Amino acid sequence: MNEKSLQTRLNNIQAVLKRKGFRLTNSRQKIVEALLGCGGHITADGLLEVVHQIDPSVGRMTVYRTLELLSELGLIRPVYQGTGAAHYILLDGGHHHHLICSGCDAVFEFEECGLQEMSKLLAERFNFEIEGHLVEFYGRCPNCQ
Amino acid sequence: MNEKSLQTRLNNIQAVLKRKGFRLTNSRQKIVEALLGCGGHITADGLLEVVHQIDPSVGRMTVYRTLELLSELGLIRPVYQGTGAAHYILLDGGHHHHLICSGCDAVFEFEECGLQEMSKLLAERFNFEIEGHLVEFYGRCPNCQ
DNA sequence: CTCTGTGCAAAGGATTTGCACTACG
DNA sequence: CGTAGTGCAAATCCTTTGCACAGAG
Repeated sequence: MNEKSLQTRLNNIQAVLKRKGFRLTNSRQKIVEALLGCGGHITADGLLEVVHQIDPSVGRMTVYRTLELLSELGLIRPVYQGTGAAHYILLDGGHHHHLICSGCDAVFEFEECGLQEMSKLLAERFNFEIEGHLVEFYGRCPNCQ
Repeated sequence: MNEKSLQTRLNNIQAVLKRKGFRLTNSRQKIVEALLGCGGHITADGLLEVVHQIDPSVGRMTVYRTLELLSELGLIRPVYQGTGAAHYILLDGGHHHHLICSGCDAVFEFEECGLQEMSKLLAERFNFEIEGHLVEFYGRCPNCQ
């Protein structure tokens, strides 16, 4: 996860937008950039703040709409994390993995790669065109046990 | 998933509540009963309606609070499904698996059992006490491709 | 030039507090 | 009996529309 790969991911997301016939506006670029820059764990409102640091002219609902658009394209996913507002997580690599503490809502990320077979299996069984997956483990962290 | 196992699960959830020092009130029993009865895929408001069919004296916020309590105990989990209100899913068996269409938001459930090892692995690596997990695959169903 | 996307403000829901009352243990 | 839990209503917060304008293709 260095500058280079961020740039690659940015280009990739923009390519998906273009391919599906959506316009590459300044606001969308800034929003995606901010989302990638903050690691992809953020609420809509939080993302708005980050975007404003880059470009204050982007409005709140453009952020909401862009997030919705990216969700439909399977690039991000809204999840509940703790209480309150929805958190969005990046799914552009095809998958994402969380370890969440049910006591303090801390989130740890990890890599794993045991689900590619499962993905194929499900694609066949349900005749689905699988875009990605999200895995979340719940438990109590050392401090909360 | 027959009557017997529903009863078992009900008892299990009540046992968890008791063990953690929470009271087994009439409202909570009715709410858990309704949640199990409807299969465990429902919004807070939807659940309220089901509960009211059993016992109209249960209030809306008791449902909200009970759902929050069950979430903290790791027995259920709120997820986004389509847009709008949060959906709660049962996690009392320790795990839950979804296949979601990003086009029409249809949800398919499936069983799998390849993550028990992963669970142990993570427990050791992060020193976590793992309670359960949720797996969601995203893609497009046959109708939406 | 045309049509998609944007931004503002105001509406629309969902979820959460404050407080007196009920009932579990 | 004491305290956790409940219920109502009002408040709060997140998110979504309606509509005129601006910018991408």
